[in-house]
Amino acid sequence: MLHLDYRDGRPIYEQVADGIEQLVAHNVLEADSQLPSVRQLAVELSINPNTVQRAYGALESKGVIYSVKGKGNFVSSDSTQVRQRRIDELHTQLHHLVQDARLLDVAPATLITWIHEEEQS
Amino acid sequence: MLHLDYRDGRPIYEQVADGIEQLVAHNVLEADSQLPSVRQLAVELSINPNTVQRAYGALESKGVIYSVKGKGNFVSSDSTQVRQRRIDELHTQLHHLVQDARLLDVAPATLITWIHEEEQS
Amino acid sequence: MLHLDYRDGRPIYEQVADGIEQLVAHNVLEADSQLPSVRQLAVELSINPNTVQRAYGALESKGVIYSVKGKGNFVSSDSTQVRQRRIDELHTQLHHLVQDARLLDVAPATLITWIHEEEQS
Amino acid sequence: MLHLDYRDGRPIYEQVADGIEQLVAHNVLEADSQLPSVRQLAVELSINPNTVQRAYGALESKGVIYSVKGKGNFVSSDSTQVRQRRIDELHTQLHHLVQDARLLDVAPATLITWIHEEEQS
DNA sequence: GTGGTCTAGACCACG
DNA sequence: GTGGTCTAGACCACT
Repeated sequence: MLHLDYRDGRPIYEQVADGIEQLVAHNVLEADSQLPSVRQLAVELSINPNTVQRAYGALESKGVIYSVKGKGNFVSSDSTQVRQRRIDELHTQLHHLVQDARLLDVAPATLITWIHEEEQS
Repeated sequence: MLHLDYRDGRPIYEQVADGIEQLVAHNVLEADSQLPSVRQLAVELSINPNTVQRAYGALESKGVIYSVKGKGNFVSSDSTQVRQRRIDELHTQLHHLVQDARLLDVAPATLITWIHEEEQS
Repeated sequence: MLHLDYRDGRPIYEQVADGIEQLVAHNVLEADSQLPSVRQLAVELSINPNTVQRAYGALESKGVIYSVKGKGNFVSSDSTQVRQRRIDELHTQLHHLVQDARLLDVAPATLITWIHEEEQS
Repeated sequence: MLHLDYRDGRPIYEQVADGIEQLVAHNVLEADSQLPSVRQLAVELSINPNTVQRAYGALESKGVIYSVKGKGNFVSSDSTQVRQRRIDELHTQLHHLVQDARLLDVAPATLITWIHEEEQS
């Protein structure tokens, strides 16, 4: 389900949160569907329940999921908003990438060529 | 010369190393030219010499610069290679970005549109 | 009759209790009238009878309702008192709000303006 | 400096975070000034460093403060934004209060009267 | 059973 | 010294 990489510098809880957010953004996890319990996911991933809790907490404060005490964690209903936010992030990343390219004297046209190559492969 | 941003989450030594690498990639610092001494740069940037040393160390292990004991640190001769490596990184980043976009049902054409918008602004 | 929101962070039993207290305060439920049985309300709201029981218990200790063993739960006779208590709470809340506004250099006049805006919308 | 209430249902880390946010909003803590270290504040308040860390983390993700590894935590520069957000919260609270009042047949005019009474006292 | 908070103690990265 | 992450284990509130 989720892939953890301990060599990756990013903290575990962030990898968990990002992984789940992706699943939500791509509608693999549908709105209002229940997520695995904190303890269960902790066992599955062989990590501490506290770490899962932290990931869930981060997602909740981001509005990606909501939690009900005594019942569990659920996917937030307006996943559209989540998708939009991720698209905005994409836009920002591309912005930085174009800036970096400029500094290296790589024309935007070159970047576009690369994208076309992606499409063919 | 170099711009440090303490609010940016990135560690100082990384900002220093990246800044120097950019200067090398753009040939602002020419091959075999001498870099400022660890202590001098530390004073200029008002940071700890340890931090500068660490940045230089990172650059050396990356092949961007080389150090001569008792003399100082110098820009590696094949700076074209440095530039090429950074361009490759750019290519890889763009690759991941296009993949992420696909997963979000954002067509490559949309990305190209965004790039065009960059050019105009 | 009662509206439950699972996404709302507040516990279910509290939402149930508050909902009933509001109905009492607005005289929708008259004094000494009988409330639905624990089991019946649980079925209606599709929640656990324990949760309803807890809500009723909270209301009883607050004096909003009283329970007769073997007969059921009933609205407390002096519902005016309930309403008055809720109005007092409102007064207290407004007091704190004005205090907080002062600390933020927001004049009471501004608050009054906001209230007028409410009336128009 | 900060007041903790263990009887209050709110979690400790939230009380700490809110307290600091208030100090920032009221300019008691100026922009870019350094906050007490995690360990130091933990000792002062007689709580676990982890709890302080959590409070600081929440404030950082809210943009109230920023942290520099190995240096400390600092007040975010644009405290204007923090103040504005708190004012927005105030507005929302007042909105809910007016709604609740309406349900209790308490006219907005009454609320305004209460505010005037505040001013005189 | 569920989520949520807190403590204690350890380890790492940064300066 | 600083912040940041993770584990282990306990306790509470809710269903």
